[in-house]
Amino acid sequence: MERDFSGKISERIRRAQESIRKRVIIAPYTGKIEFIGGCDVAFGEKYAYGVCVVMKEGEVVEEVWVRTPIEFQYIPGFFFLREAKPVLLAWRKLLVKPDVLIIDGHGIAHPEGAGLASHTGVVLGVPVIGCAKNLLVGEYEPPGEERGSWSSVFYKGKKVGEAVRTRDGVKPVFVSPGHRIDFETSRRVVLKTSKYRIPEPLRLADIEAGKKRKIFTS
DNA sequence: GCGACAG
DNA sequence: ATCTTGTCGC
Repeated sequence: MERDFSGKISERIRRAQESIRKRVIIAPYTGKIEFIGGCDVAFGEKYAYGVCVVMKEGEVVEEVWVRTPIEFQYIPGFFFLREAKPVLLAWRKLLVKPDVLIIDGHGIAHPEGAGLASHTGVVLGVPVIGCAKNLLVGEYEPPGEERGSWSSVFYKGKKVGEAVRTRDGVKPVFVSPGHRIDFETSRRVVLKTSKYRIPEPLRLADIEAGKKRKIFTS
């Protein structure tokens, strides 16, 4: 998983990232929102464990997981290099494809306008919402303390996401559309599926990924 | 040059 | 992300 990110390799990756950015579509979502998915990845020494959880009306209807070798180290802004593969492989195993997918990371709230959620959405061609615990770029005014409050996140003069309070008095999550969805719908899906700070599909995927890692680690 | 920096 | 137990507080 060791690798150097300089010279040609870096440029090649930047071009790939730019290619994705150009294909990102941020538009009103008009389809149904019946099945909502969450995907997260846990990392061990040498392997990454990807998990996808699909829920409907608050209940888990399907859960799949994969284990794949870690190929890249983590680099801010290039998160997709490390996490995209596990996510895509897990998605491939789903029998029930969710109407919308929530991913841990940013969508367009990214230096190049295309974070992991955008990459995933473009590659899969489905609606994807980015939901991160921390900001990568941009500024915002703290939203109200009550669950449901939110404020916009701006970057270079443009709105790229929202800080959404999913629990009273708890640090907000940063939501940004990844692909084929809008701010409003992204926020509503996140709030609708949040029992705790993190949207349930994502929270459960995170927990399960951790368990899979532990099984192969100990 | 210094600090920031999804997970 | 991961290394790690208990603990303070709603």
